[in-house]
Amino acid sequence: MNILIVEDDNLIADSIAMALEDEGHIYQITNTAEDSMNAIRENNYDAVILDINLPDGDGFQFAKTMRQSKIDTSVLVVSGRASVTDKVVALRSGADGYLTKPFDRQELIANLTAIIRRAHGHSDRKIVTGPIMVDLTKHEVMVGNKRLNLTSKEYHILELLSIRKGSTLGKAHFLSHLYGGIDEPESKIIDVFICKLRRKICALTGGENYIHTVWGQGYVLRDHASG
Amino acid sequence: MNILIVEDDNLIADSIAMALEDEGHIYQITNTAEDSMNAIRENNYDAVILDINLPDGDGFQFAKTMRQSKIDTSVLVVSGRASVTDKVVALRSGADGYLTKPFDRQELIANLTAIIRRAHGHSDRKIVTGPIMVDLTKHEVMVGNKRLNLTSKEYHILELLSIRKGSTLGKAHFLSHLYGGIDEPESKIIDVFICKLRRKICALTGGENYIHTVWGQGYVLRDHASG
DNA sequence: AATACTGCTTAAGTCTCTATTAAGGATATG
DNA sequence: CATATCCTTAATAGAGACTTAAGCAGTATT
Repeated sequence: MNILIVEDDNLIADSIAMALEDEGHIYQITNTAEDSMNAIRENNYDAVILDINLPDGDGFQFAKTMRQSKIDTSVLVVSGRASVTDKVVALRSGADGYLTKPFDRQELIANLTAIIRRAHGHSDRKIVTGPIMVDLTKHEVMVGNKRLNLTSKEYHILELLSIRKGSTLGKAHFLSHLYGGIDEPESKIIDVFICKLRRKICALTGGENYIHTVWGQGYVLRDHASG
Repeated sequence: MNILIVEDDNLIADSIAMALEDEGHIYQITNTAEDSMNAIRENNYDAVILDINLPDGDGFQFAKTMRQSKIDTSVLVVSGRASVTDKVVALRSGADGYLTKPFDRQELIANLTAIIRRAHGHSDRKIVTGPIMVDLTKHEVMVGNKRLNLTSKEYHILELLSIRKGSTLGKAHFLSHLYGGIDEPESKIIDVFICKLRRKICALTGGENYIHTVWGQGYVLRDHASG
C-alpha cells in the first residue's frame, strides 16, 4: 500500500513511517497543506494519515477540500486534541477515522487496515477469491487449506488484486502502489511477479489460474478460473 | 437509515435510540447475541451499533461470526473498555469503528455517518440494455448472468453505444472516439468490430441481436432485439 | 429487373503485448 | 564473510488483437 503521511512534526512522522514500513507499506511524508494537496493530486494513495495542526492551515479544512475535489482517498486523522468537538468536526469534514495522540502502533495499523478495506467494500479482513484467501492482518495467503509461501512483493501484488478483485488493474497501478514514484513505466517487473504468483498458486490449485490477463489493460483476479 | 442497536443495558440503548431518532433514522433494539443475529439475517440494516458485553457472548465473536456469514453491514462497536487491545481486537474482528463509553451523542452520530458513508461509497455506474449490462467502472460487460469477454476495442465500441443508447451513432463517431484523428473515413474497421460484437453477444443471448443497423446512418443499441 | 451502393463476414498478415527463462545484482541471514 | 533468498533486468518465444482486403448479401434507386 502507498500511504501519505501529512505531519509537520518529524519525530511523529518518522515513528508512523517506521510502523508502516514494518507492515510492508510504502509512504511519502509531506509537511504542509500545500505540498500535501499536490502530492495527493499527483499520486494514487491508498490512504492519508492527516495531522490536524499544519503550518499553513488546519486538517479539517484540508479534508473538506479533498472531498470537494472529489478525491476519495481514505483519511485517518491523528491529533493531539481529544475533545469530542474535534472528533465530530473531523468526521464531518470527510475523515474516515480519528485517532488521538499518543497512539499505539498496533492501534494505528488496525485503524488503517480497517479503513482501507472498507474503502474497497470489504467487511472482513479476509478476502476470499475462489480457493484463494488473503488475510490482510496476518499478511498470509491460504489456497484451499494449504498455506501459500509468498515473498514480500508477491504478496503485495496479490493483496492489491484481492482488494480490488473483479477490477482490472494496470501495470502502472501496481508500480505506483509498490514503488511510489513511477520512474520507469517501461519495466516488465510486474509481468515477472505475476508469472511467479501464478505458478505458485497453480501448484496448489492443480493448474487453475485465477489471475486473468486483460490484454493491453492489465490483470484481474476473479472467482472463476480461466481455461 | 435503518440501524440495529445491540445493547443489553436499556438505559444506554434508549439514549442511543433517541440520538438516532433525532437524526431521522429508524432502529431496532436487541438484547442478546442470538436475537441480534436473527434480526441481522432477516433485515437489511445500514449499520449495527454493537455493545461488547452481551449476556450470551461477546461482541468480538459476534462481529467475527457476522463476517464469516458474509454479512457486510457496517459495525460500530461501543464499549466501556478503553484499552488499546480491545480496540485492535474489535477492528480485526471486522468492526468498522470503535467508540468508548461514555460517548457524546454527536460523537456517535458523526462516527456512524462516516462509517455508513464509506460503506455506501461504491459509485459503480452501470448501463443496462436488454440483457446487456455495461459496467463503466470495471470495464466489464455481463449478458444475462455471464460475463462477456471483449477485447479493448470491442468494449470501447459497446461502451459508446451504451452511453448513448437509443441514439444512432455514425461510423465517423466511432472512428473519432477510437482513433482520434480521422485519417481514413473510408475504413471498414467499425463494421468488422460490430460484427464481432454481435457474434459474441448472440452467443450468450441465444441469437438475439440488440445492436441495430440504421441503414446509411450507423448503429443503435436498443432494449429490444431485432428480428 | 438491373444497377449501384452499403453492410456483413471471413481469412490472412502484421503488429503489439505477454509469458517465461536465465543470469546478475541487491539484500538479508547466519 | 559466506550463503541463501529475493529483486530486477534482459532476451526470446509465443499468443492475441488489430487491420486490410476481398467476396458475398442485402437494400435502395431507376
